[in-house]
Amino acid sequence: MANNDKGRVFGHIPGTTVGQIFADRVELAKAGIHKPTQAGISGSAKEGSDSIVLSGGYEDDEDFGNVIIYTGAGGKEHNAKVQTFDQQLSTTNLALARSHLEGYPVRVSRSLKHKDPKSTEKGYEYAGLYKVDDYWQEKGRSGFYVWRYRLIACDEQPTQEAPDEPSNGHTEARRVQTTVQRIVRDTKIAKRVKQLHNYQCQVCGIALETSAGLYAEAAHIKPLGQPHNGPDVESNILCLCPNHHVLFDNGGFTISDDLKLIGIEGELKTVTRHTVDLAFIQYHHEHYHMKR
DNA sequence: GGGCCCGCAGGG
DNA sequence: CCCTGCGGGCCC
Repeated sequence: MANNDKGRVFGHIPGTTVGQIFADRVELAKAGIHKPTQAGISGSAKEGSDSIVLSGGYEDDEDFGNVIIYTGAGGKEHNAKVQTFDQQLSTTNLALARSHLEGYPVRVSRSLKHKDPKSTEKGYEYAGLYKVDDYWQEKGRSGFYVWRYRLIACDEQPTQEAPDEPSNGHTEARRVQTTVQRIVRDTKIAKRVKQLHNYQCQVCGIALETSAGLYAEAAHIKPLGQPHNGPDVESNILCLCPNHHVLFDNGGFTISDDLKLIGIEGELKTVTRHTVDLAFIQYHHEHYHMKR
């Protein structure tokens, strides 16, 4: 699946399977599932988080199997058990927030002891991919603020507590199967275009500032997929805010050969390192703007 | 079982 | 480069 410049891999690791058991954190790291040998969250503020581990080290965790309420890192003295100060939305906590914003799937592994407190076995089980459905801060049991993340399983996988929902046949299974692809909003190429524009909309110049960082959307000019079959290349992508993305995809405006906007005021904002292909612009103009 | 300290590998 | 972190082993 998608990976980025530094080689951080999002999604399943080839050669590993959901349910696979690893002897310890070093084995998890060697397999490429979770690289840090101690930290519970793998990731960086800019790239997002690709993996977490549940070890039972944080009292505010809640594990329902397919749904996990995970606690951010920090707020403790070195290797302490209890929170003694507020957690910050930085480093790995910010990475998980970024994964929510970008829709990245996060690998989840559980210590066997965490999966079943009665278990005397050691080791970690790879539980598959989850999406970061939401994140927020609240006071934990200690009385200090913690960051919390609701993770929802992408893969069909056995639950620990909740019984399976009544089956309604193959439609549900198909939905689950397609979830992983659907939640990832960006290809590597799309992300690069957004970075070139500093996440500023090429129409209005606004970059949305969220607590997880800047947000913009990559809009394909000649759409991907049948029957258009536009390519996923930089010259076929615009960096837009969500409002102008919707307008562009639905005929609210289009672009002329000299990059003037048609349908709304202004002209397309450009940067030197990113040029659009006029052929794609003409395709959009021809097929998506009301003729009169 | 709890405390302590030794770790490594990643991230800032 | 220094610092941190949902380990882990060892000692009592």
